[in-house]
Amino acid sequence: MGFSILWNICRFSSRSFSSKIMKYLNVAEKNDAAKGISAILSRGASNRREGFSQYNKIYEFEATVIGVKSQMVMTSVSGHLLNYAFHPSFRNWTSCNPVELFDAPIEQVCMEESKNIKKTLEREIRSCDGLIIWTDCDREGENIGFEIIEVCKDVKPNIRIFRAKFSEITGPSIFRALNSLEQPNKNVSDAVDIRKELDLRTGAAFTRLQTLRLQKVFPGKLADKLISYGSCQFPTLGFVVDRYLSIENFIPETFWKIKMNHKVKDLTTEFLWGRDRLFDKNSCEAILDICKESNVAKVDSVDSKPKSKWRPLPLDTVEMEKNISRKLKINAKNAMKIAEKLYTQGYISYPRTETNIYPKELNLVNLVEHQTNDTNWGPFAQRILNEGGPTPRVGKKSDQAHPPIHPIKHAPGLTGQEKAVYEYIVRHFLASVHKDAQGYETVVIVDIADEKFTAKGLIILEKNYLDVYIYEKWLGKEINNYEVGDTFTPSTLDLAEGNTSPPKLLTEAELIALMDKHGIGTDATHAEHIDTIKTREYVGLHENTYFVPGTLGMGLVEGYNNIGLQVSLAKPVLRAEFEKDLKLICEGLKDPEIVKREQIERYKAVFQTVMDKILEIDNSLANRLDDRPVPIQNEALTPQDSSRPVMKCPKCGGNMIFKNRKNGVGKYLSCSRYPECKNSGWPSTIIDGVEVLDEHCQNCGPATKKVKMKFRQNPFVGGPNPTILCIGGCDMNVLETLEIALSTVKRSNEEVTSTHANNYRIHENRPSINVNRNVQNSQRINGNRTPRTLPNVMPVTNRNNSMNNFRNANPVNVHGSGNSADNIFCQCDNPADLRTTANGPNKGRKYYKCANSVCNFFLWAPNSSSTPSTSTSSSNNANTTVQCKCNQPAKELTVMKNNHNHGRKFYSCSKPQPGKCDFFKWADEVNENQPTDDNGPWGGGGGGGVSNNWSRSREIGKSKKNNTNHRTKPYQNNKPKVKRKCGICGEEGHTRTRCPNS
DNA sequence: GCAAGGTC
Repeated sequence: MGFSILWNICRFSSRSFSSKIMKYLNVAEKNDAAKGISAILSRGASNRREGFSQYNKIYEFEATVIGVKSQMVMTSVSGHLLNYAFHPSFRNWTSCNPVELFDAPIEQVCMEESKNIKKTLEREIRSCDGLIIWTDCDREGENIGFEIIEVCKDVKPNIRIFRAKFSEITGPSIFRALNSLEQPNKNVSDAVDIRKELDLRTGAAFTRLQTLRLQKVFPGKLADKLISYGSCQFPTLGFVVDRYLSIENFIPETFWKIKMNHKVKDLTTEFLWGRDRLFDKNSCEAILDICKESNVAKVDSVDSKPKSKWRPLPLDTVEMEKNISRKLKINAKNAMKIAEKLYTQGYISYPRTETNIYPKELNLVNLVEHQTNDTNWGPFAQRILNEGGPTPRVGKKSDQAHPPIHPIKHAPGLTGQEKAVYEYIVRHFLASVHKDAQGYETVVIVDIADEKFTAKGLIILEKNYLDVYIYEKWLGKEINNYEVGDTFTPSTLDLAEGNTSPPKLLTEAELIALMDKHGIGTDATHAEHIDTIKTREYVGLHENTYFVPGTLGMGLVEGYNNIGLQVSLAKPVLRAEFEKDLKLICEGLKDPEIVKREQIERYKAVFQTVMDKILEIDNSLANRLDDRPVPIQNEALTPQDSSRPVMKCPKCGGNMIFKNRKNGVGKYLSCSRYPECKNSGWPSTIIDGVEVLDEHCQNCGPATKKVKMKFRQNPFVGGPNPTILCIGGCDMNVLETLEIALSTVKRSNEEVTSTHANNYRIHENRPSINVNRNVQNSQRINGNRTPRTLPNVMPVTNRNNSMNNFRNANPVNVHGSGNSADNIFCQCDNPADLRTTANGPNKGRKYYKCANSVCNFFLWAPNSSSTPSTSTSSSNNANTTVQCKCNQPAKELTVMKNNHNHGRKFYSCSKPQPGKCDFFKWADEVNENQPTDDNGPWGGGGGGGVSNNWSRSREIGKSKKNNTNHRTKPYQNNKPKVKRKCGICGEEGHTRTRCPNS
């Protein structure tokens, strides 16, 4: 060929797998495996230096791909690269109503442990023209393949993609795959995507609901419990509960049978009655009487034939877990952990397999030979070879990827449980490739008065595999010699009474078998699900062997059962039906989107039913936990009511919702699209609860809902608590009291008021005036704004009384001349530059900007024509008219406390203590309450658009920060307002949050 | 803090 194509073969699952493929390819193409391996180690070391996992190696070699001799690069992944996660704004447990998780946006994120693998793929694919996926040929493997494709296509969108399909990891299989490359199967991958999404949504929604609610309903017993739900763990719990209930509800019945023995010398042959047993004593007695009357048994038949006890099938994961649990008393979770370790040490093959057929290419002789030196089973291994073995038994299952579990090499140095597990795997392997045990069975049937009785004898002829497989017994049974036609008198012919007995509690082996049968979990995850329900204390172990439901598990399952769902969450049915749909997607017979929608709706409907009847779960748990449930109002239980959208986000169009503060105390208003949109409002008062009502605000429109708020200390003194109000901006008093900036809740061009004054700092005698949380947030939100999108704002500054002016929004002349910036400071706290717009619709217009272009500060300079020319000091000219409650001239004072009112002037009784009255009034409000004409307090009434609406709104709302932007639509609020009083000093004009006396 | 799946 005239050119070579650089391919990238990716094998994904395990190190040994890629080494193996590498080995086969290398041997075939170069016939020089040793050299290839050496090169691999060299690259591996290099990767380690770069911080990559040693398993994330790069292999380079030549191979022929679609008829072209190509340079190949090979690397591996390790399971899924990506994982679904909720959008960050839904990750906090109290960020939303759990039911929203069925529709909440989700995204794919690269797991931390996979980041280096992803980097390797991104790096290597750059030099490649094609990509061959070598992941396991099962559903998950196909999905992992698409994750790799996604990562690689992000770097190289036009990369050619192929899929290697193989039935086992052997040389011929690998070459067959390489010579018949296919395309990855999107249907199969889609099915897994839906499985992943549904598991995430249902798991998170139900887990949050259960945990958040039950912790509160049973604070004494469940306060610190994580009460999880999962589509696998709950059916697993269901199996345990079902068995327990069948025992609990079991009613024993008495039965009777006829017992017949025949003793010759010292040997007693036991005969079993053909009818086994009867539940009617009289009938049984009647038959016995007839038999006794005859009292002679005649031999009807004697059948003797060889009988085998089959050697075990090649070992798959489920069998291994069951047997190790049963025979070695090591639980499945530990067994898997140990097997994993043995695998990574190279002692055994991959322990997660569904295959019970040895691949033809697997060199069984070699594997047996490895064991011949062992002191315990070495002789047996040799015997296999001597007797023409190995002769493997053949099962019916194959996962198309991994062989049955088998030992790779002899491991004499192991101890403890590792030794026991390894020994089991070796003995199972040797047994599976030897011979069935051979015996000789004799079945004798005798007749007494037309009643048949049977005896069975067994002689063990060859134990064969049983010699090594010490976990099974096959006992012979000796009986007397009988010939057809013989007669004898029974030694015993009696009535025996017995009772039916309940089933036993489930063992782990039985539980795994049930999970396997019903398709709950995979071979790799059965043990984990069992472990989960133990960790959650849903179940416990009786005598370290039998699973018994705990009170929590029992109460939960009974609660769900009592809700009357069509299909209980604790049954495997929902999952099984989902599986059916997934199969149809894989086969291309169902649209994945339709299945997803249907399944999500199905689970969502179940969720809503559970919510409606949640008291059933409370009651069941109360009964099982023997605890009194704390009555919980549905509204107060979960954050669903506070997490409903209050209004549309004015910045991005998302939803504004209330969230809990991180410290757990109080709430704040946030855009649901955080972190993309950082719009937020931080009420200064502690809000213990918010319920977003269905009722919308008549003033703000249908998208803005009224809210019922419960305050820790009601800032609306004298008002109800909880209280219903609108925070959509129609009532400035509400926003002001809660310290929510208007711009947080309303688009700036909708209202006359704006908080953009908060976007900059005004320098005065002190370094800067207060910048509260709103200011900071506002700065962040508007950080990237461009001049074009910013509304007009009017800077306010007054060196002599800047606080009052700022609070009063009294505009002060800031001309577009060189020294104007003296009083305008950017977010870096440096004097801002005054500049002129060069282009666009605002050409010629002046604005302020960070002089050093460090921060994003931006502010239009006021037009001289529209800017009032003089400053009005609000307080100084009014003080002489203010009288206190003693009818004395009040004294003007300045807030010295270092809070947001620092520097603000107010009036107080001029008398010294004691004798001083409790009169209090802000100086600026005295001024404000003076009769004003339509020109407002600005006096100019020129082109600035300062209207009486604005002044009135300030009179009502006392806006102290939202002081500008009066060129936009005026704030309208003609509703009569009640004057609020301070909760501390009782005076009007300020709230407790700003009380100078606090 | 949540699932189940992959995996070293």
